[in-house]
Amino acid sequence: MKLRNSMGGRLEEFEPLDPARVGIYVCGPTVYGDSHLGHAKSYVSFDVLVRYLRHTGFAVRYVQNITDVGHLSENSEFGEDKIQRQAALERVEPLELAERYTRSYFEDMDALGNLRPDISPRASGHIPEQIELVRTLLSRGHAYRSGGCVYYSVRSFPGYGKLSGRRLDELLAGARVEVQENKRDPLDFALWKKADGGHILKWRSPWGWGYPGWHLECSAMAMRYLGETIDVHGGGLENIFPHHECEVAQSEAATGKPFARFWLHNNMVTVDGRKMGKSLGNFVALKDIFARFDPAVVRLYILRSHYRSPLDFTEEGLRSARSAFERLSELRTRLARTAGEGAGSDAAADLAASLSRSFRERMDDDLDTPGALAAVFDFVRAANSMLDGGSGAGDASMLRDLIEDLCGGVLGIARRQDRDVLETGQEKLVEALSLARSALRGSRLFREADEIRRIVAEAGYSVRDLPDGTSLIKKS
RNA sequence: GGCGGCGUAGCCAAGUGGUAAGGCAGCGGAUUGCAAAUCCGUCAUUCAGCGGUUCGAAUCCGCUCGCCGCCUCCA
Repeated sequence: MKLRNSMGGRLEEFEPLDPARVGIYVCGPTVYGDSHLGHAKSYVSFDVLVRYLRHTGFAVRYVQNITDVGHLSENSEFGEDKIQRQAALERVEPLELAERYTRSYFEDMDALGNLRPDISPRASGHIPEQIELVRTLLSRGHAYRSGGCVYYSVRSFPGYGKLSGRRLDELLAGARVEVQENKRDPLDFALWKKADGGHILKWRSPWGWGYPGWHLECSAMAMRYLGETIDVHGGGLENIFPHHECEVAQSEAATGKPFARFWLHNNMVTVDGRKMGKSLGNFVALKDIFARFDPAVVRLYILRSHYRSPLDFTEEGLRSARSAFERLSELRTRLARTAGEGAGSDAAADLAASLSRSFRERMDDDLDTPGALAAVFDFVRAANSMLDGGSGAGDASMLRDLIEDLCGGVLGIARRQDRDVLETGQEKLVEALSLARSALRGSRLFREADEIRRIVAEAGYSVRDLPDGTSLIKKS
C-alpha cells in the first residue's frame, strides 16, 4: 500500500516498523463544543485507514487523544484556555465541560460508524508524562526556563521546519510573529506555562504551578503508548504548522530518533468555498446534519472525495450521496433476501474477484476511496443484472459476503438495521396499512391503493410492488 | 510578502505519458395497473487558457487567469 507522506511529500510504500503491528496516532478534538463536519471528515478518513490496515492483516493500535487542557484561544502569554472559557460560559467545572463534549464527540463518531480508538488518552490524565518530557528537553539543552514558564528553543533543533517546508528566516519575515518578552527568540514555543491567578486547570511541577503547552500532549501520549518512533501520525492539514512541526521538534530532540515514519494529513471541509471552522462561525454541527440525513449517508458523502482533497459542503451533494447510498442499500437488501445455501456460479465468482481486485488497487493507492466506490458501483450494476437474470441463493451469498466485507467492514457504510424487520409502533401500523393496500390491489382498487402508498411515503417509507409481493423500506 | 494545493460534463469526483472510471441529475427504451426499484442505451472529440517537449499529454515544462489553505487557535 502506498501513502502520501507529508514528510517529504512523496508517495511511499507503507511498511510498519514491526511487520505485523501498526501504531497510529491521530490528533483528536479539543472538547469544548459539539463536533462538526470537519471532525467527521478527518476521523472518518483515519477510521477507514485503520479498518483497511486491519482488513489486510495488520494488528493496529489506534491512539487518538482528547484535548482537555492547554489549548489557548490566542497565541499570547495571557491567552485563555478554551476549555476554561467555555466552562465559565456554561457554568460548569472545566473537566465537567470536557466530559460533556467528549461524550458528544463519541456519540457523533459512533453514529458515523467510526470504530472507537483503542486508546483515547486525555491530556489532563498525562501531566506526569508531559512534565517528564519537559525535563528531558531541559536536560538536553533544547529548552530553557523563563518567567515561570519553560520554552522550547527552536534554534537548538536543526530540523525545525522539515515537515512544513518552512525556513526560520521566512517565518521571521512573516508579519504575524509576536515578540514576547519571556522568549529568547520569537519563534520559541511554550512547553510549560505558569498559571496565573485565573487559571483553574493547573498542576504542580518542578517549575511551580502551571499547565502544559498544547503541542506537548501529543508527543508525550504518542510515545507513551506507541513508542519513540510511531508508524503513522495523522491529523488535519491545518495542523502541519505549527502543531506537528513542534511535535517533531520536541520528540526528536528528546529521543534522538525519528518521531513518525508517515505523516498523513487530511484536507479541509469548506462551506461555499470557504474553510469551515469554529472561529469562523460557519461550521455545520453533525447533530444538525444527522437530524436530516442518515449518518451513513454523511459518511458516504465524505468518502466520495479523497481525504487529501477539500470537501465543499452542499445540500445537493448530500442528497446525491443519499441517492447513491439508497442504490447500494437496495442491492444489499436484495442480496440478503436471495442468499442461502448452494454453490455459486463461475460468473459470480468472477464478479467477486473483479471487485476484490479493483477495490484493493484503489485503496492501495493512497486510500483512494472515490475510486474504490467507483468499483463498488460497477459491481452494483453487475450484481443487479445477475439477480435480474435469476441468479440463485449460492451466488447471492457469495456476493453478499463480499459486499458486506468491503462496504461494511472496510468502508463502514453499511446500515446496521435489518430493513426487512419493522419494529416500532409506527412501523407496525405502516406494515398493517401496506397489507390492507395489497388487498385493495388484489381487488383492482388502484386509486385507493395509490392513495395509501402516497400517505405512507409521506410518513417516510417507500412502498414498492415487486413480482413476489410488496416491499416496505424506510427512507434515509 | 513566504510556503503549499487546486481548476476534468448541469453538480460531485477518479485518472499523473498511450488515447476520458464512478455517482447524482437528465433524456430514450424494457419492465410495471400506475409508480418505485432494476436493467439496456444516451449524456466531455475533451480535461481553466495560451505556448512548448513527445510518435503520443488531462497527465511533463513555461507563462497567464481564477480559486483555496497555511504562515495566529482550529479536524
